[in-house]
Amino acid sequence: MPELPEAETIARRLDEVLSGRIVADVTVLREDVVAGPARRFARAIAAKQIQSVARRGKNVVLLLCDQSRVVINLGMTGRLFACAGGSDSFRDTPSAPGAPDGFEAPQGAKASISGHAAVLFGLDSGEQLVYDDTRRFGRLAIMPPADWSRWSRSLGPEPLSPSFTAKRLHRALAKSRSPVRSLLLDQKKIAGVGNIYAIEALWEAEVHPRLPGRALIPQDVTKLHRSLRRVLRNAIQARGTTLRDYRTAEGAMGGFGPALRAYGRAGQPCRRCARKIRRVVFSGRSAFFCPGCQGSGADLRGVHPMAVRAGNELESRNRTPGAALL
DNA sequence: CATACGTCCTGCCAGC
DNA sequence: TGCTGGCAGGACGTAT
Repeated sequence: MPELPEAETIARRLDEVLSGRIVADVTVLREDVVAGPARRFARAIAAKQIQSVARRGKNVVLLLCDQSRVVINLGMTGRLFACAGGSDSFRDTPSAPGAPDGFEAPQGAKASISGHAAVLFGLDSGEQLVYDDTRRFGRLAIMPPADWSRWSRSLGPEPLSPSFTAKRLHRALAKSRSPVRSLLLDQKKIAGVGNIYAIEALWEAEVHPRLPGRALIPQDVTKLHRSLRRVLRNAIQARGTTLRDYRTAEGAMGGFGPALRAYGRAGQPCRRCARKIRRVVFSGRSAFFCPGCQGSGADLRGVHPMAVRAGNELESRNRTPGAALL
């Protein structure tokens, strides 16, 4: 699940590798990952120089020489990497839907092209930038400056920017009855936070994920603000979290897995108080928390007791997504 | 308006 | 052993 740290890791590397390169040609292999007609997408990018690669929220953003941008949302399983081999080797590989996956990469290859390659950007250097996406939840969009600015303004603040203050976090949470975890996932409120880092920040701040936003007291908000930033910074330093699919642009796994304190740790002891981490499902997503230091759920301020019970009944004892890979 | 829920998509794994 | 069904989730669309 590429979130802010994963997108940041990929963008930093691609900025080093792609800045100054000219996109010679664009091949859309899976039309559904591209916003709008594939031909229009390809034509808008072809023959343009990449000025830089950056990030906005969970999105990797290629800035082109005409100031238009390629905005890439990696969804669940999207990968971006530069591939040394020419495009011919790939085109010989069948990749029709339902067909067997592409060839095995040679041992030692930095990153392999799979049968799920969705978009190929041929570069003037002879290399190619590959967008690969098993589940095709990701999206690539070309945005002229006006579209970009409108889109970017529709997102919340960058949690690592100086303008993201505790006061701003308070404003994002204060009026809502929704669980604080759901609010942290809302990209219009804060850009770039996904389930993993929301859960980790809440554990760090000792705040229950189901607590309604407006039930957080000022001390909670201050702690949550600090822990959110700390967790994201640390995860960037570790080059992100690989549960299963995420890879850096170099094809490496993220190193933050062992640092996870709550996510995927149901049944394991809390690193603060040794009580068992619990898993509950609400809003269609897993939440992990320590009933000792984040509250059992029975004492949630402002949550109807029936709602708490309903949520806890959905607890799973043994199955923890991605746990085997952590 | 705020909130909740279904949908997309494939790979994986538990269970039969 | 091989098959099936449930589950994972980011963002968006629709419903309440």
